[in-house]
Amino acid sequence: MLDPLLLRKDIQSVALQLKRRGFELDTKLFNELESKRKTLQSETEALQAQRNQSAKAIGQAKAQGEDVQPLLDAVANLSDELKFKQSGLNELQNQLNTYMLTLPNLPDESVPGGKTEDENIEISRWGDPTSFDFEPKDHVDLGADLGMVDFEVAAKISSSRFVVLHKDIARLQRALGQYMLDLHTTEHDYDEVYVPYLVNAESLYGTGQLPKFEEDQFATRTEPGLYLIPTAEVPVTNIVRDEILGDSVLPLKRTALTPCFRREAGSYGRDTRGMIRQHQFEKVELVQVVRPDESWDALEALTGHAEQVLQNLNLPYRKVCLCTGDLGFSSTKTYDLEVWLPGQSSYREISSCSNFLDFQARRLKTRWKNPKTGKNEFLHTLNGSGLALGRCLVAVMENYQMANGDIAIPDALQAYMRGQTIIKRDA
RNA sequence: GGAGAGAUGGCCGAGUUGGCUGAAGGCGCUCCCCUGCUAAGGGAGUAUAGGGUUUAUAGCUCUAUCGAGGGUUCGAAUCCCUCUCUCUCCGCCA
Repeated sequence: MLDPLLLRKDIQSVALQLKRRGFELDTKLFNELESKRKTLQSETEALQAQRNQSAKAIGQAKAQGEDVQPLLDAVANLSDELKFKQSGLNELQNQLNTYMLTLPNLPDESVPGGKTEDENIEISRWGDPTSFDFEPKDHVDLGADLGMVDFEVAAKISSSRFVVLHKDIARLQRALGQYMLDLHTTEHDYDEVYVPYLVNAESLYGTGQLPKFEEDQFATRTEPGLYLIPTAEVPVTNIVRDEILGDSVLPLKRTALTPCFRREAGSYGRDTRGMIRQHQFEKVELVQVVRPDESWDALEALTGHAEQVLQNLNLPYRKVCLCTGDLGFSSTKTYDLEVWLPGQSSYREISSCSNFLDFQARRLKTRWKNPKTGKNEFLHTLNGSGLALGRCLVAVMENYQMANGDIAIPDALQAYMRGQTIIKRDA
């Protein structure tokens, strides 16, 4: 959520910044609601003050045994009037609040302008696209040939955009997850957490998936409704919802391996082949909750932690800075890491690392007691994938494939595969 | 799933014949004083959010908040209703 004070004070500048990411702020609507709110709130509170005063007077008069009837008559219709104003005010505030919740974060000045992902800026490349002395296959064919990746049976037991993995490929995915968690907890100083995979609506409001992206979520039908998490970001970040943190626990760095569930409602024609875009996938998530003046450094560091995984697996990738039009709803700046996929001859997103500044913290009411000011202030939150396991599995299969269709196991993972070095067809 | 108990400020804990109770008391914390160390003692302060005023801060002022939401009433931490969560016992289960 944006700072309401900022909207009241300098709505034009907010509108200008939002326009950069293609969002039209209805300044007229906001100003109208806001000025109505102002007068209505003042009137309501004046009436409340009046009510409080007379109630007090009645109490005192009664204590002294005086006749209170005249006083009662004087406030006879006050309560009705108050009720009327109050319900009007409540409605208006709900309206205003709902509107505020639909406003995306302001893009940082350093974020390049642009409309689509084509205008994202490449920051750096690591490694060269893997070269083969044969025609490389994509992971779908590789998986089918190995007999370990089955989309048809997944469609039977669930629907499209699911997969069943067998034997060494299933195990390789598990190895990837274990490896990443161990790397982040031992080398990058994250604390591992295990979290619920079903969350309530409040949590989704907190991190920004609701109210705008309801159609992207899987929801249960029970009452109250719970949602399948679209990313571990939701439960991990919401741990600090409604909390005031002490300075000594900061920065908070947490990592979790969870499945992620996405309806992919708006992407019907896209990535229908293979494991790139699934309704269910595993992901190791990195979350940081930091002091406000540390978040920019933290973004660079966190992105580096995700990059380290790719480097250790020797997977070629590039780092891009998302342009304003491609930026996620809650983010002020995002780096994507795109891994090289020989099967598609292209770089594909495998990690997305974002700084949210206080946008989420304001929704979450996550604050700290700033020792310098002695006041409660909003913290900054960040997160990034470190990494998406499904896509990482794809990347390993395609980059490590051999001419005969076997797949070499990256050195870093062999310890997690009991020393196995190759995945063979008849495993 | 059944039966019962409970939810008050950073923590503990008063307060249910409704009326200066935003809320006693204690602990903790901050500042000051005293004490040559340690221990102890004395004093003061110590919730959050929002509105108005202000260039802004401070200040001043108003409002809200005793799990959440509604109701009764001139007036609710106290009475009524609904919900959520926690605890105990039983059942069931991994």
